[in-house]
Amino acid sequence: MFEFELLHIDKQTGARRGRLHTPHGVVETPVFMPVGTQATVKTMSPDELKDLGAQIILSNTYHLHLRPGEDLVEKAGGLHNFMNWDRPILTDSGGFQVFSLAGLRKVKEEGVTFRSHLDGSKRFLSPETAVAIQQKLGADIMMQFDECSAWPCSREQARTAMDRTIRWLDRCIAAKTREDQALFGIVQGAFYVDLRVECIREMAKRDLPGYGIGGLSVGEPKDVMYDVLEALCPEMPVHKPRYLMGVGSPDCLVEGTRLGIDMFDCVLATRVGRNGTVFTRDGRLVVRGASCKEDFVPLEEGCDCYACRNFSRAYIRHLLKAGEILGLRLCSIHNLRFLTRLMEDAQKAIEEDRYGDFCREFVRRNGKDVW
RNA sequence: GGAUGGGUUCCCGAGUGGCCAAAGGGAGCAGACUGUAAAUCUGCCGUCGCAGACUUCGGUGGUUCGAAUCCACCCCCAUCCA
Repeated sequence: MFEFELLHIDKQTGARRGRLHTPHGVVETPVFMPVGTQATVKTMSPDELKDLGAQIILSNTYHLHLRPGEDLVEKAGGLHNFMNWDRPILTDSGGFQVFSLAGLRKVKEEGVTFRSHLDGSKRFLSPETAVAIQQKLGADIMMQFDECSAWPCSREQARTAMDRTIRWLDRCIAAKTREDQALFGIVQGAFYVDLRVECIREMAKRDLPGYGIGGLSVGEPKDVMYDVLEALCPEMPVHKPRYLMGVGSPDCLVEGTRLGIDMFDCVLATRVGRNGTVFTRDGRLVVRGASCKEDFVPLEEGCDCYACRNFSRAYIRHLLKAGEILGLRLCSIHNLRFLTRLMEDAQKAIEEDRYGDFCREFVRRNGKDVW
């Protein structure tokens, strides 16, 4: 029911081309997964997501637990039915929310107690509850409940979070009862390469269907993240998908793929889009800025997205300035299409053993560290 | 013609003798954003600039050590009455 095929490894770089089989269809990798935290990719309809080539989307345990509640989603026939998305879905466990909603939380071995950001009510999440919620949501892939450490972070803190994440992984495995969902572990260990390696070696013993890499892109310099990936990826099971969590700037996708990552997700494309900035092959473009005022060309020349096929920068800038929702939607569509197309192009380059050239060309046009 | 209320920095709008280059909002400009508490947040926003200096609150002229604030006249605007 759930299977990862490793189709090809790029001879120039070792980048991977794969295919993920799930109950709701196939996902070609490397892949970028749009984020739909609250059972919707903000401003996007499912049809629009399909049109731009989204293969799989993310949703979130913590947010759906608070509102509308997993029982309601279950009554609706699961998340797929509820939001009318018939392609694969991955749900994050809420571990990251425990990290990012750090205000008043208490992490203990049993689980995490913290206050709802919606009404301040006391809440509890644990490996068992996170799995129970995710089983009611019914995504194709669920993530283990993990403890994400910050940047910077002492070795002791990193060690504690990592060890606990492994113990929590075992409790997630034990709590899981549904056979049609895949459970991914999440490698932690902060920026200590040996801890990361130790973590994946331990987790690999569980022979999980896939592995997330958590705790990266939390404020550290990119080179630090790349160093971790460079050391970690060779240690990861070859025939299992590798999911770099929360990373999704164009340059990070290209570099992450080169280092051996198969899956990415990120809010950046949609958030930045809503805030008036778009990705282009030549770097970022602040559409909201004055430079686009009389620019009657598409966001990105040659892009095949709905926004670029139909509207000019000047028009979209006008929509953004006027506070019109369509402006946010068009920028989101473009950015999601940009990343999707970037990965489609990467897949092709890997298949043709020219991914190294692909990376060089990308850097030449974008610059190394534009995002 | 009379009465009353007003004219403030791009706009709206606070400010009634010094703490005022002048609250607040809007607009504008710039920056940020990476498992979404984000259609959000931050900065700039009279001129030149390092301190600081200079110009400004309808106009002109006064009072005062000191005026956007007080006085006189004038010019506009709004409402009401003839």
